[in-house]
Amino acid sequence: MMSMNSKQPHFAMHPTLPEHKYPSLHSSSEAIRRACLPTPPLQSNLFASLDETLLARAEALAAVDIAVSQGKSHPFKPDATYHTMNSVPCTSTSTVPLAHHHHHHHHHQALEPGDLLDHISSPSLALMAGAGAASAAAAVVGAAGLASICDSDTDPRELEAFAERFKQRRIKLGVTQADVGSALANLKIPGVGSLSQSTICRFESLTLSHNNMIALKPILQAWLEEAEGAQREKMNKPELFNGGEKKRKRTSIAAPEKRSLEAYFAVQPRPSSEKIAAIAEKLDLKKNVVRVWFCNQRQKQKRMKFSATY
DNA sequence: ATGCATGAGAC
DNA sequence: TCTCATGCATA
Repeated sequence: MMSMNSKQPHFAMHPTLPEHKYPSLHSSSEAIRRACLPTPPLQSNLFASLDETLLARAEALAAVDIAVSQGKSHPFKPDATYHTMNSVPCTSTSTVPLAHHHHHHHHHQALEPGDLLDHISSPSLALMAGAGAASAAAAVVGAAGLASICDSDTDPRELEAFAERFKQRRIKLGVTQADVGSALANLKIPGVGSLSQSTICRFESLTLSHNNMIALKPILQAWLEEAEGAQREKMNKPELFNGGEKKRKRTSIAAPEKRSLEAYFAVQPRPSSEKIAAIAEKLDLKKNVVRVWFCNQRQKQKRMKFSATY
């Protein structure tokens, strides 16, 4: 009632105006930028004691980094956090992810058995090996459950192909991303509400985590089939009743600050709270803004398009 | 299409 | 506190 605007109607979110524009041409310009990412120049621990010297160093690095042209090495793959995470039977529609507000958000993020390949032929073995004896029981359960592990569902290739088909068919239906998002609620799939234009867009452009892609695929596929089956339907017209909800304001970090942040990130992707505070002060940004920036940056690294080691 | 933000759940 | 899935706001 003072700080955050936490509102979120129980549901009934309206599509924010359909925009019929699909610039499928330059949609990857930004992507390319990210692809040529931060080649960590120095991985040493000079970040141990963050002082002005270091900060200055990082900033200098930023300048150098961009000056040298961003086409040096190639993005490293910090971790492959996926493949076989839920180990759901191929036929079953993986664990429904959605339900944005409360309730089951039963996804777990810590599943890094420690592999470096996108997907190996024997996921179960990898899981066991990485998990260790501690989760032997779990492994057993897992083994039973993944008796029918279908790699085709987690195959990046397959996801990419589906995403593309999806987009094309969606456009053919004359439906916008926002339309799809709101239409999902009409599917009445337990636990599945509507999604935003952003999410649909990210699905189509593979700018979601691998796990997220896998979770969304069956849902979007269901919608697609439904929509094509009844290619006469329309969308819903949610009433927008909004009294005095506080509008969220998006902070805009200026280019110079952003460059500095990128430099820091290259040196230390996970700065401590203290370091974040120091950086924030240095750049004259709110500490929380800096913290969130780092979080988002880490997330980006994990998006399908650039994290998968095809 | 994408940047910054929120919030639930894991640790 | 972090990760992850998502979304509002905006370029």
